[in-house]
Amino acid sequence: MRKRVSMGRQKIEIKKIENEEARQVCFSKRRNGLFKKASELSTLCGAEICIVIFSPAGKAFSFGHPSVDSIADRFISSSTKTNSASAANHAGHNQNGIKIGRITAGSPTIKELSRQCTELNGMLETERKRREKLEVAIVKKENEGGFNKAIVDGIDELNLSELEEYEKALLNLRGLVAERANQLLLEAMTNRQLQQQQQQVPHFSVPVKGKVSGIMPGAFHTFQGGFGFQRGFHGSF
Amino acid sequence: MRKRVSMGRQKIEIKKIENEEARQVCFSKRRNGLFKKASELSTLCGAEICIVIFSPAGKAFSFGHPSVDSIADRFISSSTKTNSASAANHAGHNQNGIKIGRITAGSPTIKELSRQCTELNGMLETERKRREKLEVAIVKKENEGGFNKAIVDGIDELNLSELEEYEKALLNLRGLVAERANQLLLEAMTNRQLQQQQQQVPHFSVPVKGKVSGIMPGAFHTFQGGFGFQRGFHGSF
DNA sequence: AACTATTAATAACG
DNA sequence: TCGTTATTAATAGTT
Repeated sequence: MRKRVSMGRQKIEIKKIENEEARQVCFSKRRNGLFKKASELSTLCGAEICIVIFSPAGKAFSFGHPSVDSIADRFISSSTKTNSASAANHAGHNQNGIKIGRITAGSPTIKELSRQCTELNGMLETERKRREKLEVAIVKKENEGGFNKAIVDGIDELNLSELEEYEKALLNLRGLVAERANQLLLEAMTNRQLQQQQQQVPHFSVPVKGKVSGIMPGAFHTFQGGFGFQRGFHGSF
Repeated sequence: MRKRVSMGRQKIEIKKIENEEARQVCFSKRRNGLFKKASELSTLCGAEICIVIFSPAGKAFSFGHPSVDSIADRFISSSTKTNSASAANHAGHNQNGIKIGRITAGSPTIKELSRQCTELNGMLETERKRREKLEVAIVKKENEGGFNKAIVDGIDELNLSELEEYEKALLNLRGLVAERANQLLLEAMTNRQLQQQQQQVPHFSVPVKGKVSGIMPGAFHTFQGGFGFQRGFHGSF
């Protein structure tokens, strides 16, 4: 019987976490969770959302789609109008007369442009990090598979009759692969039969390692950027 | 045995919900969920949070602890401080004396900002293309990797899932070979065009798009159809 | 809105 | 911070 490796998630009471380290960890995780949820909500429902968070340490984090500023602007104008009772009336906060940074009269153009620059800078940063990751990955692959590059790239050096030879080789390989697969399957079957008869036979059949799924589409649909926040997301610890 | 009363939660893709009613329901549920998470985060970690959401219909909702106002103010001022390494000072914006939400003296001209945006846009585009390239390259290497491994280690060392990868690699190679062959033939034809006009150009179509069925454990015969090699190339040499 | 079968988030640990 | 696991929490589909 394996020892419990984890107690798993435990139910917690919603009150201030006193342990500082634990609080910090929780903050980090839940902040990410919150941003992810916000991102999903905006995508699923086409809503515009902005979130601003100050950590207990006083650091600011924000999320905004399309951007914090644009939503702040919109929020200001909508809640400035006397009739918008719906706006900003949740949970009793924020009744009226809010001014988020509406400090400067006029110059909305400069502000907007500035905002755009900020956003673009963020996106650029994200792209760069992504590329960085890819480059590392590619170097890694190159080291482990450089030999093979010659094989593939070499194709472009072959003439027609050589290509024909190549084809034959491929067919031959395919035969070997099929043979090997059949062999494995046969072993697996034999093993299963034995197991049915006597339960103690150690299984020597295919030890599936790594990717178990047999159906991986192979394409990259994964989130390369770490977090899947396509939208703006500023701030880091 | 009770009849299934519900399919339960189903996995969904994160993309815009087209059905309007479903979208509205989802918005309502997830908005509440988001606010709850925010509330928990602020309680657990002593963080200050504000959220502003505009529904697709244009209604505004907000959450704030201690209040939207106070956090907005704090956000503005923190991002106004030039020295603040923390808030909103991410990714190197705020150069040029630009402050989010506030125009300082000696602010850059609109022209300058505009130029900056254009430049950033260009850089972003460049980065994206670069990444695109890398992603393609990495996929290619991945395929090669499978092939390479098989050749080096020997097919007999592969298990079923590895054989499946090998199959992919073979398919990929076959595509490359066919491509090369087509290229050569076309070249040859072009050169001979004047001499023999009635000769048809054999075309080696490669159904790369169609997922070749994988190796299906337990069914030997599927193997034969698994690879697209039964007849070599379409239009033999 | 209520109900559940599921998926998703995350607390505890390494 | 990152990864893993066991569990709780959120919620998609339905009534």
